[in-house]
Amino acid sequence: MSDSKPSQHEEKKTTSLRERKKHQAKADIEEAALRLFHEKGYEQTSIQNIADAVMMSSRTFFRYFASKEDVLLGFIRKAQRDGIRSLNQIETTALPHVALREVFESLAIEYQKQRSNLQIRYQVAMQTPSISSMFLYSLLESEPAICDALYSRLENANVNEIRFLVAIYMASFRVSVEKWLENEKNSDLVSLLNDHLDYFLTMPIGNNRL
Amino acid sequence: MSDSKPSQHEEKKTTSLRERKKHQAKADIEEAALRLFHEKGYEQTSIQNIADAVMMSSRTFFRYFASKEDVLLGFIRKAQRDGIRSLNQIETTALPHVALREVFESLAIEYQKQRSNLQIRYQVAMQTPSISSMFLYSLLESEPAICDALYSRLENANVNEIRFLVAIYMASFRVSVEKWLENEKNSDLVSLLNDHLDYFLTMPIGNNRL
DNA sequence: AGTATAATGTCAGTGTATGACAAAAGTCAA
DNA sequence: TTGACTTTTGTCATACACTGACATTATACT
Repeated sequence: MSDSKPSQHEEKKTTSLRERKKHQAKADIEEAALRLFHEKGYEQTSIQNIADAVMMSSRTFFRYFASKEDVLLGFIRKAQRDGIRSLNQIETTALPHVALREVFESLAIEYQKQRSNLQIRYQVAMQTPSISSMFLYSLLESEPAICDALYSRLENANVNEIRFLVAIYMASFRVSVEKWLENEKNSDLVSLLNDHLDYFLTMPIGNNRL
Repeated sequence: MSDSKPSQHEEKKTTSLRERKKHQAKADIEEAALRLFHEKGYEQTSIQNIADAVMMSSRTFFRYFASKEDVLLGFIRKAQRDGIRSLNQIETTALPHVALREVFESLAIEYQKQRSNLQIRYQVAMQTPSISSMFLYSLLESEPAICDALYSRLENANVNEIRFLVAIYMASFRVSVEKWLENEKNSDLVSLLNDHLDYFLTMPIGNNRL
């Protein structure tokens, strides 16, 4: 505003001023929103509150995020999508169990990178039923995509078997993530997941019942 | 209104007129809502549309249902709750696998009773992302309750083990329900579930990998 | 019948979300 | 720097989901 002169040199780099501002605005919204959600609770925080905090109109909020929920969970969906990319690197000759182990391990690694970020979102989500459903959904919504990808890549794969196995692995992953986020001590999601999968794969089952 | 005279005899039976009217109103709302959801889609149907269809004010709608979503999924939550009641009949000496098998079998039986009703709700839910998340949640939200009940009833139970097992069984149940509702042919959820569980319990795993 | 009680309608208000259009800011070339 | 062009933002209007408050109507009870 009252600056002497705008210097039109230095960083032109890769992104334009416009791009940088957009990126910053989105980051600002997300930061303010998470802070407010954490302080006052998700439902107690209105879009207007968030917009006020970053000094923009509430209409502009919706130009950066599709919904209030998107601010909280869009990040998780992205992590989920990124993690699933590893599917394309799986050999078509791999066994379903090997492929699934790889998929969910890379997903776990992706999650691991964002622990604190995920944790605060998880905490907020768990305090609001309508949001915990969306959190759950953000984990499970990629299940069909994983099934499709596995089915198209693996030779001699059975659709129903794949679908069932993916659901089982997904459940293991979900419980691992929940435990991991609930307890500060559990810093290593990957080994937590592997423990679960190992346990699941070596369970002495089918004998001690019926 | 223009009736000659209200007869104050005949059916006094068990419920009062007031109770019967309330029950009828709720049933009317639910029926109209499901019909409209099916015809126009969930999001394309407003509360006002539903209220108009049963000739009441939209305010009254909310005296029977907590939300629009409640009309669609309250039924499922109820079935879920009813099915879980069987938990209390489990002996404290039962093995977790036996107990879980029983719990989910009785849940399946409860679902089975309401196939067509569940099917239309499932179809509507699947057409709307925000609602499919709630559908998913209505299945999974009872997971903690099952864990708690099992843990308190079974001797020598390990919390983490229970939690993990319940999640696995829940995933099997979910996939069974989905397959059951997707295909008209699959009329028997109980055997579908048992097939899945048997498959899961006898899987040749842990050997053919790593 | 008349009074108490419960259900319903009306009205006003909050919050989420979206379309339309005007105002402001960034971009680029002369 | 100016001026034209594009993108972003603000403002306004609107729709829908939901809630509280209060008046109105219908059932219940004696």
